Amino acid sequence: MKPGFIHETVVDFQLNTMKKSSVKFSPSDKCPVRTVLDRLGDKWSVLVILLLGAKGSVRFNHIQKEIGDVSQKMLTITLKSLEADGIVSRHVFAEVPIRVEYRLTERGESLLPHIQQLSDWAEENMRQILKDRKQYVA
Amino acid sequence: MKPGFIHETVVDFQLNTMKKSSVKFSPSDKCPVRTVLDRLGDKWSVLVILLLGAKGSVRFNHIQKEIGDVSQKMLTITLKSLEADGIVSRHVFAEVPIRVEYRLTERGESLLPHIQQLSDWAEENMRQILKDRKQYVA
DNA sequence: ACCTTTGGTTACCTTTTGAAACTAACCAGT
DNA sequence: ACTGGTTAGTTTCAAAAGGTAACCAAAGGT
Repeated sequence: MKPGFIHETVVDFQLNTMKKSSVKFSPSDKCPVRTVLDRLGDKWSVLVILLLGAKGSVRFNHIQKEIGDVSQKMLTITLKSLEADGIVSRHVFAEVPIRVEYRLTERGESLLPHIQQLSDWAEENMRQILKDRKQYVA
Repeated sequence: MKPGFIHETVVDFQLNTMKKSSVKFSPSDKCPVRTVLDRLGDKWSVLVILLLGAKGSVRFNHIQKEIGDVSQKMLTITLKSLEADGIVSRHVFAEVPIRVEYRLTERGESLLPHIQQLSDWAEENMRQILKDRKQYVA
């Protein structure tokens, strides 16, 4: 591991009132891993990428229903952040009612298999992990 | 994607006062992906796994210095949670001063390559992502 | 008796996330 | 014109996660 590979002070410009950009940014490009992994480390990005990867082009409300317990606010922020990173693209259809579809970009598609592997690993190991959690009463 | 693959209500038993277990649990084993991915979705788990994967057996304080901006409290919680999931193991040496080393379990080792791939992807794509972020002024 | 070290824990506070109500824009029925 | 329904958000305020800094326990040195 390179020196300074992980070390970095993260400053997050997230705006609590969603007034301006409402997009999550951790500046300082000193740590390649963390700059990007922080984004995946939020609660919803991975799920959104998996969903778009599985379903192709999906509408806002459909994403929300599919994930089930993401708030509109967090879904908005997550999608905008992923859009800012060039991982998903946003397509507005001037219909009525308005329709907005999201899909993975090429970059998003290149990320997808790695996330799917993680998801597969989780599925393979979850049963035993849940057992271990119950036993762990340290 | 299976029905109910993602949908789930997450209830988190994390204790804010660290009184009892201080370990993060999201029960309800209905969603395999999320049960496990939620753990990786916290701020520090991925970094700890990468570090232990790179360095083998590492002491508490050494992990903290290497990551740089994780607080003792969060590192404790992160390590306990990973231990509860059987991803890292804890080894206490009754020396003086006390020495506690952490390393990946077999399960942790099986998870490592997937996280490393993610990390590699991040490194390959970060330069362009950072550019895109700057341009994104929606 | 006092100081040092490691590996924590605790109380307190700030930032991030969640829940739910509200808005904008447009249409359909009455 | 008025009511209600749709989608895709925003806003407000409370809850949860995370950060800061002080404290503890155990042993060893001086």
